[in-house]
Amino acid sequence: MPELPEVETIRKGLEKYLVGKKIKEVEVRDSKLFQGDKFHPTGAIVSGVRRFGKGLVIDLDNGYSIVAHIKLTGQFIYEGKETKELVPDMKLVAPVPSKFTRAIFHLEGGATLFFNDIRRFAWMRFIKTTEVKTLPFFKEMGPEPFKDLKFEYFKTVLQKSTGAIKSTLMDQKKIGGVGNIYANDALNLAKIDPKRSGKSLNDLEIKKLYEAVETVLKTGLKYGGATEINYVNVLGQAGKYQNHFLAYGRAGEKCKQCGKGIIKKIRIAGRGTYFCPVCQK
DNA sequence: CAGTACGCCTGGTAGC
DNA sequence: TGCTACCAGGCGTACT
Repeated sequence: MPELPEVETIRKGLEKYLVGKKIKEVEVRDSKLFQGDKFHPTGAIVSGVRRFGKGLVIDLDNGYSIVAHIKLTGQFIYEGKETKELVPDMKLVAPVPSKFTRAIFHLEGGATLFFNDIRRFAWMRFIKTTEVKTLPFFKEMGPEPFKDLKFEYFKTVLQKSTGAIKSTLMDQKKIGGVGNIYANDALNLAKIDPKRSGKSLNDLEIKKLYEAVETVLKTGLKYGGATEINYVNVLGQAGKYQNHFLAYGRAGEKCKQCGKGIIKKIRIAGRGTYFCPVCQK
């Protein structure tokens, strides 16, 4: 699922290809996408692309921003002179525009940014840049790894949590950016049972988990994210982290940590959860 | 308040 | 181009 590493990979791509380019026109094909916001960035130039947790913010030079959350199946696909020779993974990206294309950003110089979304869970907003941080999604989001998620805060949050530690890791109000894949893998790397509560963890376990979260996210970034369903980068290419999963999606396979246990799949709070019954205590 | 269940969506797949 | 039921899940909302 698109989580911090996947969204960051998209952010880098958008930054590389959009910054300095003028948006000539925006074609909104799915009225649900912008949730009623009127869209008038005509003539605005992209000044920067930011990420908050799993959210993206494309800043424009006219005081407005395009905010986007790609949820499960959103895809930003850029096509321009400089990317013409690159071929997207056709299994994941239908020729754009396709029936899944929800918006088309026509850029100066004949370049185009397509936004596809199969399940239509994704949303975008077109609001003043100064209002971005007032959106509930950003306002209520907790600190995120590599930015402001400090160990002391992490420890305090866990010591107050009575629910499954895996759900705590995925709670965006507590920690920003971690989703199902990386929560599963971090717990496997730290050898902690996902069903345990945060407050049941001792100091050493909390430390190991804190480090494991950063390690799996870093590995995800290194491989350009994980393509589990429809995630692709802005050139339409799949990520590679799915070939390096520790626990996620590996039910029935041998645990990479202990080499003994067989990864088992259960459900925690309605989400598929993968862990090693032998070494994750 | 904290934790949990459900709805939003639709392509893919297992089973008949 | 068989048809149906179910699964995947980030996050907002409602509920306990």
